[in-house]
Amino acid sequence: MAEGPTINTIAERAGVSIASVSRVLNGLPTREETVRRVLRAAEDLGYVPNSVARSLRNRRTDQVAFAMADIGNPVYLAMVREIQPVLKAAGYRLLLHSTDADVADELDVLRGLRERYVDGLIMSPLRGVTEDHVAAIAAARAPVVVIGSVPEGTPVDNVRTDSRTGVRLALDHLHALGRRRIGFLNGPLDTVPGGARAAAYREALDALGLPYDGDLVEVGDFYRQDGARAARALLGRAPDVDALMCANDLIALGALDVLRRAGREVPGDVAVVGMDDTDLASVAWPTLTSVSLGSAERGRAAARLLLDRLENGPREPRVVVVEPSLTVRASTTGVDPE
Amino acid sequence: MAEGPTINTIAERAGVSIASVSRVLNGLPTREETVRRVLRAAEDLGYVPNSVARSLRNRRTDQVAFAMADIGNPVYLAMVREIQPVLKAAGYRLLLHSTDADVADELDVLRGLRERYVDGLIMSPLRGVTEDHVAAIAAARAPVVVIGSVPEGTPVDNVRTDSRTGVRLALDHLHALGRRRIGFLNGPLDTVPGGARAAAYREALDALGLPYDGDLVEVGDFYRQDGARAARALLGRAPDVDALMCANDLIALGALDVLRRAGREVPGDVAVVGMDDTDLASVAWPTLTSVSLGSAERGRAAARLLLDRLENGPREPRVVVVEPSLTVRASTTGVDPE
DNA sequence: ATTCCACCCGTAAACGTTTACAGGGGCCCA
DNA sequence: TGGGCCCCTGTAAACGTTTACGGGTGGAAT
Repeated sequence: MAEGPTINTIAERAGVSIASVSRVLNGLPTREETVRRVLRAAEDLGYVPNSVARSLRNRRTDQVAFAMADIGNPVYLAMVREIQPVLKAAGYRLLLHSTDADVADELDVLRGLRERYVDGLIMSPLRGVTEDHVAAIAAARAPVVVIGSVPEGTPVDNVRTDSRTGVRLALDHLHALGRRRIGFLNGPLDTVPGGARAAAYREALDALGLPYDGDLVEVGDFYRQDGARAARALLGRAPDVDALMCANDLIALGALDVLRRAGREVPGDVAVVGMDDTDLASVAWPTLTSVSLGSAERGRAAARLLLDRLENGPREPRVVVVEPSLTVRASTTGVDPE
Repeated sequence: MAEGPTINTIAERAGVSIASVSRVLNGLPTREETVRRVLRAAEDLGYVPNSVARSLRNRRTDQVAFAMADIGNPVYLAMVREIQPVLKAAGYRLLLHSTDADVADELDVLRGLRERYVDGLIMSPLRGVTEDHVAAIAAARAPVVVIGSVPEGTPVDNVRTDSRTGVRLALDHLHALGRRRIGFLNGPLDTVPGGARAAAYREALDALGLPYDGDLVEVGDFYRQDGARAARALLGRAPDVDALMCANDLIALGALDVLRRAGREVPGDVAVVGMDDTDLASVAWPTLTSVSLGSAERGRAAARLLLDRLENGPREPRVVVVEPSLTVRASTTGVDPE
């Protein structure tokens, strides 16, 4: 692999200094004749500036990273899909980190910021922002935006949703449909979504005047087979359940599988509600009523916050809250929206 | 933002030269005492090496890019999911480019290689490798792996599948089930998959002794609503169709929607086969028989080829062919595999 | 006591840019 | 003709590393 041309090569060929070359290439005022000579030489040589050298000098890489738990999860996918074009339009490249929901990995990513290979980071820590996170963010010297909740007062841009309201919307909907034995298939309690949704479920029951029944609650991981497992367990323990609230769409899909095999009609016997309103919800059968937590919107908001910090420098941390909404489909009403 | 410590800071504090600092940090043989002093100072200062400076000096960035048409497509998602861990394990970061199936954008990415912000590239050009691509790859001076077919003799590592055989598998299956009026919902003909699958369809019909009937073929884009549109058109023109071969799973999902609304039983009246065997296939209802083109495997193979080139230097271009297989589900047999 | 070698370590150059600073040339005006 | 100013351009330093090269020190061998 022969070496490519540098500004030195151009300077030689054009018979000018490297300073002039740089000036021309950056559009700084220069004599017409010099401009022509330099551009000509650059063209002839097929010159492309070395981005690493430029980064070193300019102290910016024009790269931004997004760290998520798992690219396989459609929620993160929706975020990436929104983040990418926003950053691209602003001239940034996107780096992807999949942390496998591993806290140590997340911290590695944060510490990695100090290597300065990116100008900023968007991250979505599944198990919450610990003191270690906060310390690492402070030490990072690069803007960070967190998607998900952060402890009160943490000095970091933050995009969150209100899953409490989200669960509430779902339970109100089920209650209005006459359901009274509403089960809950949750994810791990030590994750932020899991914890929040557990609390929200109890609250919503309270508000509706329904009793809390431990038999109606099952905890597993956030994947489809976990949902299936949880649904089986719950059905065995509480056969009279008439609705299932699921902590995400994947869990709901697993539950649908189990209900189908068990010969329970959906929504006739058991209504099912998912959460995140991913693409899968409209593919499932029956199509899945799901609480939308605005993943796409959260992604876009995060990207915007980060860009703002990158372009306008430090400022007070900001919080953006995205309101949840309920997308009603056949798994609760039996009717598919057009 | 105060400046972080550099090897100069450490050298000063430890009372040694920057050369010694570098040697210690890179584990080159050094006197015990010096090692201790340097490590102590580095620790105290919370030193982290600047990756940009290191890249400039070492002429490598430890970054690799993956350029795909659209992150929204589950096929690419499956690839990313495989590529990421392989690269990560080898110490590379992953950059993502979504080119929106835009050839100009793809060429930009290739040309971008000359800026040297990555050490290598995996790309999956939707509309095929043109002469411009070949030229850009040659000029790139960085290893490139192409997923998808390339013109004979193009000097580039290449991972492909045999969609011809894939289509053949599907049509054989449908034929064995007694279907004789097999429609085809294809993607754009100017894309590589679209073109290849069109040819494969005719070939497979020939092999089965079935006549080719233009009324049974519809072309649209690769998304769900395109599949729906195409299915509607085809059903209108050829109501006696008894099977639908779809050029990918998204198209198949659209077709399923239309069939359901039209009151056609699947597979009773019309059997449906998708292609790519994405996660969606097992979520759909009825679950979708689909030709697996080994997306995950292709991703992994591409990552391995690239790593090999990165670590062992230039060599003859290699081609890896991934064999397709058929995953049979309810949309053709009416029976769900366990 | 001299020579040689081994071992450490420091100096300086290099990677490819950008940019502060100053020098040189031309022009205008006095 | 000389002074001042402006415009253009070149020199050199800086960004933070890695590494070739050579110098210095100390001990062993002669």
